[in-house]
Order: sequence, then C-alpha cells, then structure tokens
Amino acid sequence: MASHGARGRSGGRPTLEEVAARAGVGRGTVSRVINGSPRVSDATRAAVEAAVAELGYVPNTAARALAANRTDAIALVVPEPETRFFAEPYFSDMLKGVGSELADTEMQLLLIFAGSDRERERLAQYLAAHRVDGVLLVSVHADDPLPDLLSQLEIPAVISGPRSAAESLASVDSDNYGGARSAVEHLLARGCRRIAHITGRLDVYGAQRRVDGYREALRDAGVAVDEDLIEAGDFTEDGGRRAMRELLRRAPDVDAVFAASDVTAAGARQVLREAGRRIPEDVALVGYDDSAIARHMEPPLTSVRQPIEEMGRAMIDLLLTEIADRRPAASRGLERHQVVLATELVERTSS
Amino acid sequence: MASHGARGRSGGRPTLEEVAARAGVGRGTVSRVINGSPRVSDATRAAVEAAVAELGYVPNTAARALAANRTDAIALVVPEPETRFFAEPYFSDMLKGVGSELADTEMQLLLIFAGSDRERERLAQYLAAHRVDGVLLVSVHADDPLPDLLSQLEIPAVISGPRSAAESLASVDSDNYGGARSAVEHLLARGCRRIAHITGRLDVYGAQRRVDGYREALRDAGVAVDEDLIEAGDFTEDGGRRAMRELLRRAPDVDAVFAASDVTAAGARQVLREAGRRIPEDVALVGYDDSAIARHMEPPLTSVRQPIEEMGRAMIDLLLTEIADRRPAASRGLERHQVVLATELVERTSS
DNA sequence: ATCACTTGTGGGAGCGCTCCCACACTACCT
DNA sequence: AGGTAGTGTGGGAGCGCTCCCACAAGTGAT
Repeated sequence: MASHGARGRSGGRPTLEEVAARAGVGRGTVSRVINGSPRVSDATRAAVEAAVAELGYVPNTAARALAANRTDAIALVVPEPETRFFAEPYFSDMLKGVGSELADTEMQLLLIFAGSDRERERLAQYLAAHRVDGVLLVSVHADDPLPDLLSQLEIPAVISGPRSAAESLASVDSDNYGGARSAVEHLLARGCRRIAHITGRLDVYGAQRRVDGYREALRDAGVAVDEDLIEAGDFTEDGGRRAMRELLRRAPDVDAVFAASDVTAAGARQVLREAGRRIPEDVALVGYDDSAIARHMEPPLTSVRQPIEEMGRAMIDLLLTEIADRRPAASRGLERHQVVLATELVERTSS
Repeated sequence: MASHGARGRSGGRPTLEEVAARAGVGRGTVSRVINGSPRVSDATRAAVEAAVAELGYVPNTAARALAANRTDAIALVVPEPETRFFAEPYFSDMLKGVGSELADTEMQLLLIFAGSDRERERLAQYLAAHRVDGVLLVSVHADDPLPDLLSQLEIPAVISGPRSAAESLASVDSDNYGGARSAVEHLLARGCRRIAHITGRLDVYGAQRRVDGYREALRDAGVAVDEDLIEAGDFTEDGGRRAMRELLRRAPDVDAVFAASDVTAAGARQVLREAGRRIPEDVALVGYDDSAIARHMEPPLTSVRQPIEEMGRAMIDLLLTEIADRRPAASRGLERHQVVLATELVERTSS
C-alpha cells in the first residue's frame, strides 16, 4: 500500500530508504556511505552520494540517536550564579573557542544552567538519562559534587580549572602559577619590593596556584615573603576594596599590588585613590584576566591574559577524544589529559 | 529469548514498557500520564506516577522526538563575528534571562554560531531538517536572509531587535526611542543645549530609533536640531573616537554628547580628554547599555540601561507560545507579538 | 431493553535510523 | 577440485516512544 508512503511524502524530507531506492542500493549501504564506512566500493559510494545530493538528504538526528544510542551533542554546564563565569571576557571568549572548534563537527552544543537546586536536580536527571555524549564543566568549586557524578556515570567530561593537583577528570587550565610569577617578576623588575597580593577565592585551585606563583617569584628573587602582604579576596570588586583597606592598615609601605582579578584590582584602585596613593608612582597595580575593565581603567591596568578562547578549543579537543574512546579518562590511568596553556602579561601604565 | 531483554537490562535505564508493567497498565496509559493527558483516571495516574518514581524513569528524548516529530529544543542563533552581541553585558544577561525562563520547561537550549559562511550553511541545513522547534534570533542586520528563511520554513522564531518598524517576525526590543529621549532630556535638564549624538550602526533599526528619540526630544524642548551635531558611529570604541574628533572639528561648542553605546562613549571620552575638555564640566557624556565599562569609567558614565535579562525571558515566552500554536506568528496577521520593554537612565557623574 | 454517547484503557503500527547476520562473489591457498 | 578467507551488499530486527483505532464499561435518553 501507498498509505505509509503518503505520510512520508507530504512535506516530509527524504529518508534513508528513499535515497537507497534512488541510488538502486540497499538501506545498509546508504548508511555505510553516510557514516563513512570503508567497506563500500567506489562506484557504489559515488552513486549514493549523487542520490543524497539530488534529494537533499539530511539524516534524521532523532532516529540516529535512538538506533545508535548516542546523541551527537555535548553540554556546556554553566554554574549560573557564579557571576565570575558570566563576567567578561571569560564566558564569551570561551564560547567563541568552543564554537569555532565545534564548527568542524556534527556535534551540537547544549547550554545547561546549573544554578538553583532545581536546575541541578534536572541536570542530574539529564545526565543520568545520557542525553549528551559529553560534558564541559567550567569554574567548579572544590566541593562541587558534579565532577564525581560525571565520572560515576562514566560520562566523558572535561573540566576547566582542575579542582586540585590530583584532578581525576581531564582538564584544561591556564598556567596560573606562571601567570602570577610573570606579574610579580614584572613588578620586581620595576623596582618594587613591598609587593602585596590580593588573592582570589582560595577554594578555587587556580587562586591557590596564583599565590604559589607569587610566593616563589619573590623567594627566587631573594625577597622575603611577608605574610602581612597577602590578603584573601574573592575575585570581586568589593573584596578588592576590603582587602586593600586591610593591606594599607597592616603594611602602609606597600609599593605594589598584584590582584587575582581585574575587578579586584578595580576595587583596590579605588581605595588607593581615596588614600591619596598615586598609581603607578606610589603603588604599582597589576590585575588578572585582561578584561575590558583593564583596558578602560584609569590608568589602564597591566594584567595577565589567559588564552581563554584557546582553552575552549582545547576542552573540545579533549572531550571529543574521550567521546571517541567512549570512556572517561579517569579509567585510563595517568595519560596526558591535563592541558595547561601559557598566559601573557599585558603591560599598561598602572605599573 | 532473553537476548533483547539482556540488552535492555544491563545498565540500561527503564523504558515506558517497564513502567507500564510495574504499574500494571498498558503503554498508552503511561504515555498519557507522562504527557499530562486529562484522559486518565486519578487512580491509574497515581499508580503510574508511583512506578515512575520507583524506577526513576526518564523518557528517552530521541525516541520521543522520532515518534512525535518534535525536538523539545530551541536554538539561540548567535551571529558570532558580531562582537557587539558578545560584548558585556548583552550576551550573558540575555542568556541569564533565557536560562531562567527555560528552567520551568522541558525545552533544552542549543547554541548555534552563524558566523562564517560555512556555519550559516550548516545552520540552514539544520533548520531545513527541523532539528529544533523554534529559534531565537539576536542582533540581526536589516539585510540578513535568516529571518525570511525562518518564516519560509514556518519555523517559530522570535527576533530581538526588529529589523524595521514592519518586522513580520515576533520580536522583543527595548524602547530605543524612549531610552534616547530620556538621555537627551536628562542632558537638557542639566542645561546643555549643544547636545551631539554619536549614532550606532544605522543599518540596525534600534540605532535609527535612538536617533529619532534624540531628534524629537530636542524638538519637543524647542531646541533646533543641528545636523552638524549628529555623527554616525558603529557601536565601537574606535568609531566613537573617530566620530568625536569629527564633532569637535565641526562643532567646537558642543557641550554634551549622547553616544549610542558605552564603548562608543569610552572612545569619545578619550578624544575629549586629549582635547582638554573636562567631563562633565565642559562636556557632559551619556552612554547606552550600562555595561561594566560605564561603572568603571573615569568619571563613571551615565548610561541608559536596557532590561536585557527580561528581554531574554520575554523572547522565550513569545517563542513557547508560538511553538504551542504550531505556526509562526507571521501567518497569524497582526496580533500583538511585538514586545517593547522600558529602559532606565542610570545617572552617574559624567553628566 | 435498545441505542448512542462518553470515558478510560490496551496495544498494533509505525517514526527513520543502525547493527549485524546472511549471502553472494572473488581471490588465493593446498 | 575443494577449501578458506576476505569483500561488498541486502535487509531483518529493533531502538523507545507516540498516535490512533478498537474496545470495555458506564451513563443517560428513548
């Protein structure tokens, strides 16, 4: 009967079956050509490709996903309330990298927000249902249960910013240690000796590494590390203000400040101004992130740039490899799945 | 044989069929409960819901998509090279709104980049294959073929920033006209009379509306519009610098500048400084967007804030309605599918 | 008691793919 | 000649749903 044909015909897009009929081959053969199997003769392949082109055939994703038990989709999980991630330039730059790398693929990108408890609940269900082939995780806290859930479910995942030196998930990070070192070495070269550091949130591994870089750069230069010159911040502007006030109280002779983020530096700058300290004459200032704020600050802020777009690309690379291997890196022992990318110090007039 | 059962059992998640068996009902009934059909008795519904909870059942999206010919996914199409869209705060704020509104839904969000020609080609295929139920379109140019493609394919779509007053697609926009008016009225109230305007890209409808608001605010205040005080920009910082130089040359007596974006204002500010004009004493400055740059500028920039997060939410609302109605608004005549949201002037010390 | 609805329910028939087994053919060995 | 591998191909079975037809049971009018 033509009954089922009538349905398929009316406004519908061509199916595998129709391509097969047109090319005079079987369904299996068309499937093989579509999926790039080598077990097809050149002549047959050409015939099928011609039929595909003539009919404008596009595979039905849902049917494929159902039959093959894969989704051809990856999720970028965004911890929404984390304003830091949404801050310029992190989010958009990473998305640029992710997008450009994904452009060469059949993979599609899902954006999943995991802010509220309800959203996290939904995400867990989502992952349990294996509705994506892999997950990109950004700016995760040390105590976030998500990464462990992921490795437990054996879902390929890549994390940006490992939770610790012993991160079990594949990860991509910028060289926080080296970035901090370059900032401090720059200030030392400028002649500063009383260099303070306003840290980031210390439950973020990268923030710890920046402290390490700060300490060791001083040590290696033969400058004693003064604990009074280290004040905990939280990446925010407010935290920067608070920390700077504390630093001025404890160490009035401070002659440079290395802040763990640009907005933190902006907060510090305001307090320094109010205290009558000139930048950079009295106190040199260096930030981290090289955001729009750094460029537009008065004076323009020297800052450490992270190759965020490149990090996005690297994350996709890693993830696609894991998906191809069809199992998470965690179970593969200690292969090379920790990527660390170099930072760059962008010198401006604040130092 | 147990052969197919073994496959389904091992590590697999429960299927509709298993839920049905557990609840002692048929497949159809479970499907009805899952999809909220009213044609189910309360007792049966309760039994099915219990079985669902016990088994931790989650419907298979692919199977549902295949059978029902819908995807439960919407796409946010991002014209990537358009740096304006990626600029703070537009992108992240809109995403926040979209995400929060989507949290109440089963819909998932796909991010599609339509920058290069190849990406656009892929997008067209994607849409032709009806792989999403609806599309969110942001910052589209007057001559972009995408919106027309969408209405031709009869895919529900909502555009942020209509292409013209006669936009046929459903749209959400902020009140560009009113926002510009409020900025100019503010400057007039401050006593300024030689108020210049650096426009945005004039192929963007919103930029035109801002010019309209500028003109009419002056006119209504009895101040003649001097064409020499209007200079075309393009939303960028560089454009702001260029335009400001031109304005200073043509109209050295300018006492206020209303810029179509904050970064444009930043560019203008730099040129004003270099020309020795003090802000706000000699020249008052007002921007548009209320971005991070506005808050951190020296002096902090008065700016027009758009309710971007709310716009994101409104877009989702509109889109979901269209999807529910299963046909694009274009074919429904001139119903109320143009949403315009109010702006707010954030006064700071630059004016 | 008969007919006509209505309400709730079960289950067959697909949706468009992929997977895999079966089968022709063609080599190339013994 | 009879085996033993390959190579390329067709098509059945099934993935887990939704849709819809069939049908049982209840309700009220005739």
